Amino acid sequence: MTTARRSDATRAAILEAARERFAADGYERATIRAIAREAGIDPSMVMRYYGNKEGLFAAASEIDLALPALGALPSRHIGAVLVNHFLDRWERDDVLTGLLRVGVTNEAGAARMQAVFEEQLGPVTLGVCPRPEEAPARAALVASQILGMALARYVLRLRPAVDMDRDELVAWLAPTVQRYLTAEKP
Amino acid sequence: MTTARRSDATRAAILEAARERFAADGYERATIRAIAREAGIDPSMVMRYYGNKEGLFAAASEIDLALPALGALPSRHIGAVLVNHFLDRWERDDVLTGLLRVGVTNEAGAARMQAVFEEQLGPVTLGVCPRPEEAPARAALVASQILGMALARYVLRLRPAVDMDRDELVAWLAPTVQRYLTAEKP
DNA sequence: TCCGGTAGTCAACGCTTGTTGGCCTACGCT
DNA sequence: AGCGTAGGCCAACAAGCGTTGACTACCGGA
Repeated sequence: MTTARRSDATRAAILEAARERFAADGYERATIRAIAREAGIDPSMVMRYYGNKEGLFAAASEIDLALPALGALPSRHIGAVLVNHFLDRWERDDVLTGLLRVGVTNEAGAARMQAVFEEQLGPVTLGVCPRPEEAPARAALVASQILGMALARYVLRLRPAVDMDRDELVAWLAPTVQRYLTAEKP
Repeated sequence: MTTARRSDATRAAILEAARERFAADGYERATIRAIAREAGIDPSMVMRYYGNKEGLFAAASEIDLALPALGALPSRHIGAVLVNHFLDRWERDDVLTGLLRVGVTNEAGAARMQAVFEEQLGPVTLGVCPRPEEAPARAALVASQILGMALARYVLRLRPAVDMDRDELVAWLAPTVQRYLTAEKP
């Protein structure tokens, strides 16, 4: 392993501040100056450690969805498990919100979001859906419902979506996801 | 009615260009200068006619979803009708895409999107769902699925979501929307 | 035919942005 | 103790932004 650098704390502070600003403001309005101010250092340090703004975003938007292996559990629960997992993941930190906010207006952000879902959600769906060639379409359907709810609840903050409690939300969404994954093609 | 002004053609050109740029770039990257260039006039004309950038966006994001009255048709078709209508509306022009792109990073855009769905989708759901007090939550659920698919298909351009054809898409989404509107609370 | 107001251009303003290079400081190894 | 170097700050840059005000051209009614 590489030896710990003296600057690791600063690098981490920058990354944390960057995630916060990207999540709150999106790509353009999250300025390097604001990120540096929040991290308590000079803007030029950001450039030194991450090259440029794009590089900073690339580093700040690295994420592991840590999706569970669905094959092991009773197939009629996978909808609920998946929805719960995503809601947890969305509320733990700002990374997914940032990814969504940036992906909508920034080419690189959209590409990153595409890659995350293809590489991490794709394999999971492949394991549980009836015909493997349908897996990508089913994954996209699941993504549409998950992303849509995240958009309504965490980004646009539509009142009823924010007010619904967790159980209610899962009770509504789980059957949808379940059907997208396991039902016969309609 | 107000008499036609000589400048109406210019005003319309500005609005058209603005919708295009907002839809393609979002709020910050859609510059007044670029909009003016696309409309073939000077940037200062935009200010003259719409006051400032916010005013321009307000004018460019006015939209009538023109949702059909669902009460009149057999209740088992309302899912399909609604999904089809939204897909049509999304593909006819850039306004909804612009609203979505701007709403994600801009406070005023988010408020506008909130208002559009509350005022136009709200009443429609009220007419078809079992208990009126559940209408807002059901409307939000429908919005989450519709917006999520629009996001995946028209904004993030996730491959499988783009490649699915219309009939397939409707076949998958219609039952979801149908259930959110008419099924008993789970 | 004159004349007022509308349509439009032009040049500039103040500000913020990403990014750069030079300079200082202080840690940690020998 | 001395010194190289990594960590950090400061000041400035060019470019682009929204916005403003002064100025010109021209159409239409009197």
